[in-house]
Amino acid sequence: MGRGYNQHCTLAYALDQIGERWTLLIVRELLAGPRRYTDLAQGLVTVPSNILASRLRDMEALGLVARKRLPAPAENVTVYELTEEGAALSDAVTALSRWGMRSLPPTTDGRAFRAHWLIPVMEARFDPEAAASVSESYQLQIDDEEFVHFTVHDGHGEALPGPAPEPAVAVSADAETLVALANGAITIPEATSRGATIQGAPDAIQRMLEILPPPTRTSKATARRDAVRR
Amino acid sequence: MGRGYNQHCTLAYALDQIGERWTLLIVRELLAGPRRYTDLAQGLVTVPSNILASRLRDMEALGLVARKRLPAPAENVTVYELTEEGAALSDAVTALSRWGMRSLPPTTDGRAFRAHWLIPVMEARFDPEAAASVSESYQLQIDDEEFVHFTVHDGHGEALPGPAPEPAVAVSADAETLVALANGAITIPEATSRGATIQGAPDAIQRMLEILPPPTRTSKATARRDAVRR
DNA sequence: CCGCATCCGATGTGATACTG
DNA sequence: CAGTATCACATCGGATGCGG
Repeated sequence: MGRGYNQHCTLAYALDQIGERWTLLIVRELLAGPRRYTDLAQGLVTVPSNILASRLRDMEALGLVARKRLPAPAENVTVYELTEEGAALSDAVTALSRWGMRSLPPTTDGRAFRAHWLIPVMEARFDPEAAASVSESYQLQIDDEEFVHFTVHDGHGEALPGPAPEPAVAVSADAETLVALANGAITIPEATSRGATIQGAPDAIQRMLEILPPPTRTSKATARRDAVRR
Repeated sequence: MGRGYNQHCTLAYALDQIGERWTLLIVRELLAGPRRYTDLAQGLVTVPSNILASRLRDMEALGLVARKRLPAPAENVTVYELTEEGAALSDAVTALSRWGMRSLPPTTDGRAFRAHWLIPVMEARFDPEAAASVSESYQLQIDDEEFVHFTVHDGHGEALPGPAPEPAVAVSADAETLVALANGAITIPEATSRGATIQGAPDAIQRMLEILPPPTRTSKATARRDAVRR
């Protein structure tokens, strides 16, 4: 990209730093915890290796990520992790995810899907008011493999990778069903009829649905892409 | 750019739509109200005209902006305005602006500056709790030309272009002083000593400072850019 | 294997010029 | 005023290579 917008504007300044392709997706990956180079490449699915290396260099120079050598047991593997400045992008990532939720289709249609990509999605759906005086966790499992969970603690909530210690609700489903569920396209009964497993007390499930409500969607039928010509 | 990330992720999906260069800055411009092509080009300062035309075409095809012909009095001029979908990007723009505020330098250093760029900045600084049971407006004027203002109405607030009808506080200053003030680098007394004019009751000024508090800043001294080599 | 670097064709960008 | 046309150039994406 050409260098810089050269505008004294907080938005333009932010975009000068994280507006390049792949940068915010790298942040998304690292919001699920420190990752190795190859883990990042895998989570980003189609990123060219030279681009990934270049972005990590830039982000390190900007103070958004830090390299770290793992301690004793693991051999000399390097991991990347977000600095405080980089982690502060969480809110922006959440806001963009919330906007993307409005029109993301309810089916994957051959696109890649990873469980930890739901972390910003859950953060975006979180309703603090519904979570007042609630303290419990909700766990999601995809294809009997990866876990993510959301922990509520009295008005505050946080999405985290991995299984929950003591989930009040545990949902397990294949990717396609979980995507439709996260999208609000199907209800919990429909999900179970598709083979999903939902464990937990009915009132806990009810609380989960109120604390992580489905997105307000827009009818994308009105967007006519045939107007593009280039 | 290569087309699409091909990931079923709300963030990647959002970035597929608005991640290209200039797009979010066009949204920033249109958040200040409908604009003509040449107004946009002026507000974006350095945008190449072909890029602007291309982006507007894409954004129209995506349903983010709509063209409109002005009514009777004005000749056949076309204006662009945000659709509901496009206006919904306001929160994401605000979140990115809030992040950019952390490290934006307090001086313009030759970069362009426009008053309406403060709209997302004021939205980002807004503290709803401090605004409970307050209903008034704060007006900013830059270089005796452009106005922006912020209206509070009982816990809700909104930044708008133009002068305020009955401002409780009216600040007027040159760009450099206003930038330093917005950045939190100088205090109101320091601003007045630089030639700024602040009109309003002392307690209204106090409320304004609590409702639109200065950003939490980060010491950018730690970011070593000399690590970049490319 | 992990962590990149190199090469190359395709595409996007930026500056300028030009037109209905 | 509201864009289109052109072209040099930077960047991206994909494949491949390569030392540790």
